[in-house]
Amino acid sequence: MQPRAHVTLEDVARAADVSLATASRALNGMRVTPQLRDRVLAAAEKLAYTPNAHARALAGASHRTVGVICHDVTDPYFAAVAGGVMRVAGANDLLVMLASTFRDPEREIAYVSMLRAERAPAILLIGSGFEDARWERALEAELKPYLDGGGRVAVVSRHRSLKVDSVLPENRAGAAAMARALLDLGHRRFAVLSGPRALTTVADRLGGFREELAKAGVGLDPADIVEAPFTRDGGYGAMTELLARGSTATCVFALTDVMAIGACAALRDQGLSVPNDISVAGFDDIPIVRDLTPPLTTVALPLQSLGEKAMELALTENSGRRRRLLRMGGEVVLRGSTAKVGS
Amino acid sequence: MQPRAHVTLEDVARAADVSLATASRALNGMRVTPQLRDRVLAAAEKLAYTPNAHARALAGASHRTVGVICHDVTDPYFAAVAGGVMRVAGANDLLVMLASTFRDPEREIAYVSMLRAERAPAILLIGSGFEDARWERALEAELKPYLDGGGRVAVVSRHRSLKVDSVLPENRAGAAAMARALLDLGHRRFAVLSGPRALTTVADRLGGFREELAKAGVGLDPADIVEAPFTRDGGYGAMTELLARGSTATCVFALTDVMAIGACAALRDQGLSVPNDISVAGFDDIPIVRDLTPPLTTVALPLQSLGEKAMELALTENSGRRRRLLRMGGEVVLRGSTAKVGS
DNA sequence: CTGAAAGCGCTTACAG
DNA sequence: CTGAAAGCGCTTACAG
Repeated sequence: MQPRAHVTLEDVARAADVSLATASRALNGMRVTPQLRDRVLAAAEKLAYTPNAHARALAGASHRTVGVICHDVTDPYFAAVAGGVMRVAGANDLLVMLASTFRDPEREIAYVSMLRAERAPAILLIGSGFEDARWERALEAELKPYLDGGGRVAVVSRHRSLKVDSVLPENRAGAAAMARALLDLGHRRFAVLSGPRALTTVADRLGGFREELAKAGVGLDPADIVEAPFTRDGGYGAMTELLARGSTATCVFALTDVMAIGACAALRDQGLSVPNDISVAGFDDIPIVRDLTPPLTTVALPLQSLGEKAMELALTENSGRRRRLLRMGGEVVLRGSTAKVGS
Repeated sequence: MQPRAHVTLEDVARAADVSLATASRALNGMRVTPQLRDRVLAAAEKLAYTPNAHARALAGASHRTVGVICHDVTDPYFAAVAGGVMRVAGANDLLVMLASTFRDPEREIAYVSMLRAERAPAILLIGSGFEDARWERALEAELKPYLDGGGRVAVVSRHRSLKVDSVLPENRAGAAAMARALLDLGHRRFAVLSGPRALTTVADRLGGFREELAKAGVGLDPADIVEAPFTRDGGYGAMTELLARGSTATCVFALTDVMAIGACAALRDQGLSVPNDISVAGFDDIPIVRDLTPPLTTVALPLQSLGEKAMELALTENSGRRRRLLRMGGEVVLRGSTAKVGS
């Protein structure tokens, strides 16, 4: 049996013995004599008719599919933010096209281009921008015509030069608060497990942390900063490297919880105890860290809200000319992975 | 500044001083005199032209956006499977529309309908079906015309009556293998933290486990089976309930790792030690369970492959008439959360 | 309220 | 190889 062609509005109109226009109106809930309306609805039902979204979009009806681009759905941080996005999207009867760039900048540009072709009414960029001028220009070149065409864009996390509505986790302040909290515990010698320097998030968190330490007269030895991918395995490798370097830090600050989880695994594998031998702190407060042993000290970000707010920004008309910035604070949560020095 | 209309192929053709047809061909890599081709490409570049995907789809070109419906992106199980789907999709230049039903059957149907309207060339259903005749009929009513129209459908996990290509984790055999492994450790009194009975996955895992125990002459007291949502908090609540009932089980089998994580948290909060006071086992082997303390004994499923295979099934022509079934085995991995009885 | 018709932006036979 | 034209399946002024 060869696949039949799709049932079209015309089939429905014919079956109901009305014009195309009337069928369209009846299906879209516009004013139509009840009798005709019933005939149309019955015919549509019987034929299992589904309107062709492309024809609809082409003909000018608004398209209900928004685009979301994140680095990696598999990462609990992005999963949580995406969850927030989808909650709001679902509540607004919107379908979400979710793309994973797997942290490839080229692919990010390609996805924006595809979403633009899809005429998505909104595009959300979830995740830190890259501090790379070439990439920024290419991204802007895609986004500019999209915005000019009436597209809406919102981002979560800082993008240096993008003039779009943004939800900004307070990375800098959060990292500074964490520095203070750790200093209060008596630590004076720190190590940092960092992600790729090109990410704005890395610059902000590392900068905020370092600066606050400096205020207390505590320096950060370059040898105590290890750069690795923003993944569990990246954290594992970085921690292993740090130990190999013979670091004397009493406390390790991982720039994300996911890296902290890897770091803890590495310490365990080396027979070291957290927090007795060394304290570990993370950033984000992804759901799982509460259930680790010991539970992780971290900077808690309202992850789901980040996504919800971004979707709301994109959905809501920006009356003013200027971009809207929504700062979302983080809060230090001290848990079992960090201990007082000397206790 | 009012949003200008989108740049269209016609604009490009005019700028390049060629016909619409030639512009279209040049952009699509069909044979065109190099000179004309260059003019078209240059014009497109200058105007930041992006083809309208809707017009393209309407005009008959194939649409490169596939649909994926899962229960909850936020759940590490689905995140891992979705990751596999996206990897294959990305490699094939496909965009993924990912929808989260948040476990609402109604919403699942609604999403299939939307994806059908989008004329997605393929729809993937990730996650267990519901054993609910009304729901099954409604889903089939959506899927049938889609399939007849040439749509491709693949599912991960068992759907009772859906005649579509399927990737089937061997839930039954995996649970049976787990039962054997736990019996081998000397356990004779078990409890099960179960998800909603209406899910086929629950029926299979619980059935396989119970049956294997029965072969060894070990029964499962109904009071030792607690049903709760398939979430971390569901597992926490179920474990708490089990303790309140005064269960004497020496080993708890949670039907998913996510529930097992909640169970471990509940035990910890009650001051009980895993595995000294009680053993805990899960199912799925989501990435995080390796990093728990103690690491979780579980049935390891190749989560990413599940997604990859499903996407591949949907992408690859089904030459035969019949549905293809791809069974993917699970393997018991004994870790620290289970102990020998009496040791 | 209803219908005939134009138009959305492409692709693709069909001629040339 | 190139171009004029039809057609994809809708929506929406425009008449009536």
